Amino acid sequence: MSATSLLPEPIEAAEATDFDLESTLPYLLNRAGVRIGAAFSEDIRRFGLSLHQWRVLACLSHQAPQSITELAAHTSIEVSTLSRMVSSLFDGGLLARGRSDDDARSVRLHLTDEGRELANHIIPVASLYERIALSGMSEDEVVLLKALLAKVYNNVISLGPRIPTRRKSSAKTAVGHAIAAIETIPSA
Amino acid sequence: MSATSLLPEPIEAAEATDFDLESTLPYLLNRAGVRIGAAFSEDIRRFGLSLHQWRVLACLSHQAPQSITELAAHTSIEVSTLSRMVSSLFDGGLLARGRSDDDARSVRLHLTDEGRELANHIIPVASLYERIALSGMSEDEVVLLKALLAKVYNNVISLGPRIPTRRKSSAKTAVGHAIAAIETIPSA
DNA sequence: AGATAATGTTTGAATGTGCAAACAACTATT
DNA sequence: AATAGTTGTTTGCACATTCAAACATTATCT
Repeated sequence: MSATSLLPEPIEAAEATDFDLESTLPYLLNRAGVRIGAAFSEDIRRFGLSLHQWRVLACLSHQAPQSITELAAHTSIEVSTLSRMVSSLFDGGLLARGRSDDDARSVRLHLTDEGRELANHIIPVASLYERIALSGMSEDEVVLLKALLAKVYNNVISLGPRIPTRRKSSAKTAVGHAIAAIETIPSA
Repeated sequence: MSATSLLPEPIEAAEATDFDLESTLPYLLNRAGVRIGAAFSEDIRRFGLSLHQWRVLACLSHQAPQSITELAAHTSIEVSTLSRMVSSLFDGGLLARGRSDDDARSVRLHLTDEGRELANHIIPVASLYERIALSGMSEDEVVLLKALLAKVYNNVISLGPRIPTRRKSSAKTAVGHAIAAIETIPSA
């Protein structure tokens, strides 16, 4: 404990000590996301839905039918998680599933009337939280913020083969990915 | 699929059908955050650390000593999660804990030499991912993005008493919070 | 001081999540 | 058409996370 302020130690700790987690992009992102998610999630618990379940409903409300894989791409939720969640939503009568005609593996998911009605009830709540989160910003700032978030996503999407596909023979590590990616960066 | 362009159905589905999850702020936030986190997390697995564990180390590296409650406030991780994580990090010899002199409940946490060294090893990696995520943006855009993320956080922080405190007698629901919050919003 | 409430932390139990393997159905190659 | 490889989905399992309750200590109120 004495190392904090008592000892001199100007050596060896060159750039490391002044690293501030809280001014870091991943952390700022996570913090805001967690916070919004927690508040909204707590709110819609009265509808009996979790945040992920809501996203599935919202996604199907916007476009249907969709397969589990498509839902995974649109919601950034793992397919295995989605598989179980779809089952529970199906049991709750919120969505229906059938197999595709031309591909017997693929599941075609769409909302039931009940599911659509529930989604329509929650959509205004989601909009409310969106307005709260963005309050005090100009229209331009909102547009820019969303565009920059999309850019961040695109900058990172090539790194880990995380959500979308299953890794086959790619023995390449994430470090390798990162190094490969950094080489194509214009700035520094 | 027919509902999108073929059928008229101008009735009853007034504003609901055109809700696009993927242009929503919470989703954009979550998507980018999850993606960065997954890539970075996969990278630092070689150090034997999870994302949350890294955040604790980084946070203690920046400021020490801290209590579990303080760490929760700074990292947006639940105290119960932190409690167990601190134990495992302690077992791994990365941090030390002692009780405060003036408050025997509070735990004073700080990094060991080993923990600090490990943090100093990972900091460059974190910086690398930060650069990757922000690549292609101007300095002004980066500053603005971070500022807007901070603003979003501040806009939402008053909503749910989620992370920081335990709810005592506040029977007020999150909806109540939201309604109270929306009333103070200048726009809309 | 004694009782009551509040705060910091830990722990039990239920649930959620991610990874890997298993399965099922399809595609391509021969 | 048989075989091998791919893709969509499900499931087993280990681990992480959450909520609530328990505990220990401190603050407050009378």
